[in-house]
Amino acid sequence: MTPKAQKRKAELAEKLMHAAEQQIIMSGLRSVKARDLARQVGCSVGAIYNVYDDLNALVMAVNGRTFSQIDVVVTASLTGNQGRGPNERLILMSNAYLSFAADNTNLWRALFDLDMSSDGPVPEWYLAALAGLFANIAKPLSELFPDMQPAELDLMTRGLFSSVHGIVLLGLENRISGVGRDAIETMITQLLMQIGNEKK
Amino acid sequence: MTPKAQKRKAELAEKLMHAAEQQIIMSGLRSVKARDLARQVGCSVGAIYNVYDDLNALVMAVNGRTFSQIDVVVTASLTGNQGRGPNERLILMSNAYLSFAADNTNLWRALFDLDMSSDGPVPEWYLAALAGLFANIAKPLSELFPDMQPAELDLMTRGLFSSVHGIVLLGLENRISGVGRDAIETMITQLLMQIGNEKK
DNA sequence: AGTTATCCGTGAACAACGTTCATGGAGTAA
DNA sequence: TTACTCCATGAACGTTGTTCACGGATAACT
Repeated sequence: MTPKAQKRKAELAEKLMHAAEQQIIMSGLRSVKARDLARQVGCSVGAIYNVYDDLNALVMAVNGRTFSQIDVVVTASLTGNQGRGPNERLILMSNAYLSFAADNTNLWRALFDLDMSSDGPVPEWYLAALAGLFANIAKPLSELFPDMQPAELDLMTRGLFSSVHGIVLLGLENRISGVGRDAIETMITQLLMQIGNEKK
Repeated sequence: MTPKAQKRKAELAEKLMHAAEQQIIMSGLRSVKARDLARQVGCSVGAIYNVYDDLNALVMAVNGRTFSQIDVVVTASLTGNQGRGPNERLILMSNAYLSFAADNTNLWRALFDLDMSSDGPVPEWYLAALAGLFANIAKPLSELFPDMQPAELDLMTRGLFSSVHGIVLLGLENRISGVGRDAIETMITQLLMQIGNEKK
């Protein structure tokens, strides 16, 4: 493949991803249609499949960007706050996660709503981004539980992330909870303030 | 409508729901197709829409049954264990929830994968079943926090359920965690054992 | 019992979807 | 300039959920 063709292909991939991202933001994952994308970026329907295997792969690319954004905002929530206690830092990160999910609900939902049954192995960037996120959580936890084994600490990291994720997930799902954003923050704070307390 | 017609309609609704349930169990929510259901229950495609508004409504009926089953197994996990401590009871209920989700993954997933954007108001049985589930959780919590205001207690109930749900959700999602079932139980236990501990 | 009216099961039809493929034109190499 | 390669094209295919005119079956009434 000539460099010229490579460039065109990359540009089309970029335009398609951007169009898909805007579409997800505006109307959700399910509203992403091949013909609409082709019309918006000015290419034919078939051209999409020369760049991406299928629409799932395209959404996966969008999800990659979203994951990076989450990593940015979660990491940013700690800047200037490294002196604070571990519980407080966990709360700061969780609230950053909540803020992103609340402000970019459709984008954030697409991360988990994407069909994963037909896909092959998990992309490496997916696991890498997740590992980075987990590392942020593991650090305050290791201060709270200095004697904990690495394996056990890793499990608690996953568990805590899953817990916060669950609170955000069901909290934003007005079908189930219908609580406001303040309430979601309260739930997260209530939970995280308990972590690491010793038995009296 | 004559009673005869009512009976036929109810029987068809039942057969359709059973067929949809089996289909979800075997191949997941997305594999439920109108023509397949019609063939399985021996009716025409159009007949489905005389009984249910659309396929979403049919799946909602299945979800109602699923919710009842969850309520049964969670409640059953407490029988004979009312003498145990509140933390232990929370763990028992959570493990019952985990067991159901692990043994009926497709059925359990359908509860949350169903599109909720197009649906109207939440069915009353949905809220009722959820309230029953929450009441089970609130009782041990009220023992752990006897001085807590009802509103705050309700929030903590939702938060804890959401946390356990999140752990089960991501724990069963091999794409993200890929941990085994023992690890999920450990995460739940780790989390719930911390609830209610006083600062030393 | 016979006649009329109402209902509802039927399956072809419709619109929209993701994905594919023969074709032809644009771009590249000789 | 010529010949060859590649890929953008959009019509076409197979499925999907949902609808609707039709006609037979059932109910209501005399």
